[in-house]
Amino acid sequence: MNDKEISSAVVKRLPRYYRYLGELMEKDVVRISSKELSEKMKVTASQIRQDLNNFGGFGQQGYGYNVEYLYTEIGKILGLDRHYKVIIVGAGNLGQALANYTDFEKRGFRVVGIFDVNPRLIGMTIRGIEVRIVDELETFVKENGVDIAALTLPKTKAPQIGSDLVKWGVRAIWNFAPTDLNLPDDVIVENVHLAESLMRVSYNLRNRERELEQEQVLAGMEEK
Amino acid sequence: MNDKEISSAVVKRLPRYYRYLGELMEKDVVRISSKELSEKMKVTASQIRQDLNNFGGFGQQGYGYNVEYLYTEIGKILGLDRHYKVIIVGAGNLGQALANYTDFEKRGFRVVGIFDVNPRLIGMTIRGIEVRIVDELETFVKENGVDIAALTLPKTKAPQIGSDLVKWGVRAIWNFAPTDLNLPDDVIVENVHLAESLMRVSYNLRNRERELEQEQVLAGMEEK
DNA sequence: TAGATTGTTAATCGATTAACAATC
DNA sequence: TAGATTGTTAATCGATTAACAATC
Repeated sequence: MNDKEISSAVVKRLPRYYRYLGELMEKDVVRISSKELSEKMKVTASQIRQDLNNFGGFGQQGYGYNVEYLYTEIGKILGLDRHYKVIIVGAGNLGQALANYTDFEKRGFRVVGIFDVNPRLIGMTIRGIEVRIVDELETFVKENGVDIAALTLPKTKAPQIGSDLVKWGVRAIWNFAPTDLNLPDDVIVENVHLAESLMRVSYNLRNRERELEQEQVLAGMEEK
Repeated sequence: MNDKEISSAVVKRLPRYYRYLGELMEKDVVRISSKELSEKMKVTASQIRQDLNNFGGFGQQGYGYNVEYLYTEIGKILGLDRHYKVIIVGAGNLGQALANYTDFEKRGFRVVGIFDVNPRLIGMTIRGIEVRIVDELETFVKENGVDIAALTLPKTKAPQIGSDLVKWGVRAIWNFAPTDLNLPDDVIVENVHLAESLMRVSYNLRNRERELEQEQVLAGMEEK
């Protein structure tokens, strides 16, 4: 079992496979071939087979893949059969939105604590979870064994609190603050940079304009 | 001017350059070489130079790059010197979080409308913007010329409303609903799939466990 | 002028796609 | 058995890194 490292390109695609398979299950589809799935998902059948074969042979020649089985297996690969304790640090709008997102619970992510620096928010409860002051973070994390910390706080505070959390035993950071965290290599960091995402939209809109300008220049040259 | 297509890998990195240059400006750094920047950003100097040269020669041999100039130029490339009208469709927690995120305004993204299906939310205002009923979407979009629509609504409603918005003139969709939108190729779609992001965290946590198990197996074999 | 660093070409690496033998 | 479709190897494509001549 020479566990070759799975490329992050593959890992990025797994949740999307999982989502499509879940939808197929809801429609009571029992089996699907890589070809059919590739048409739905707008990727190549070859890529689907390659991706899946990183983890094992889930299909059967001449038949395809059993939807429910493949769904379950990808779920296991993604660790969705596990339970993870999550805290949210920063109880602003975004933190509250995450805390209220009940879908996470279904996938095994349980929010066990919400923290904020702002004393005005302390004592407020979100889905039954009381908002605590950040001063209690250290004790809480050490006593409860937190797996994942979502950082939904200002960029000025994120790097320090991120480092502290890791020091206290948090294994993964889901970072929404618009800054990079400098953490040891064995810490898992997943960034969600909304501002950067919106800038890509903006780039593409601007690019569309540039293309149109270009076309007009070319049209003008034809007239000459 | 043979405008070769810029790869999406490059476009993904641009906002990060922009962010680092902004931070350097705040620290009154006047010039920086690709080497210095590469060390800060943990990428190769070669990649920085390649990326920038897709858009033009912004540096100077023997000197490096002028921080403020490069910042401004990347801003233009990203279209941040433009103004875009944004609507938010879905005034739940996430929609409200986006509406309250004042940083977007600074970058030229102006929220001009917020919509929801839920009549209970109608009339409520967020940062001075009244929440409207979705029935008014068509008229509003046609009259106001919306550039970007953020979809923060349930996955069941997202595809239909997305298609409608495009039909009514919206040019880009910032999609937070956990579903794919099937839209014409000339429509810009940027997906923010939080559930998928969290699953990648989960994958990596689970993978860390698997690695540890593997090490123990190997350690056990040595003992024999 | 000498040193530094870019812009750019060439080499390498990795990811995607194509092809097909294995097999259900 | 014949047809379908996987698992996997080989070919292609694209992105990253290295190298260096151009030049400030």
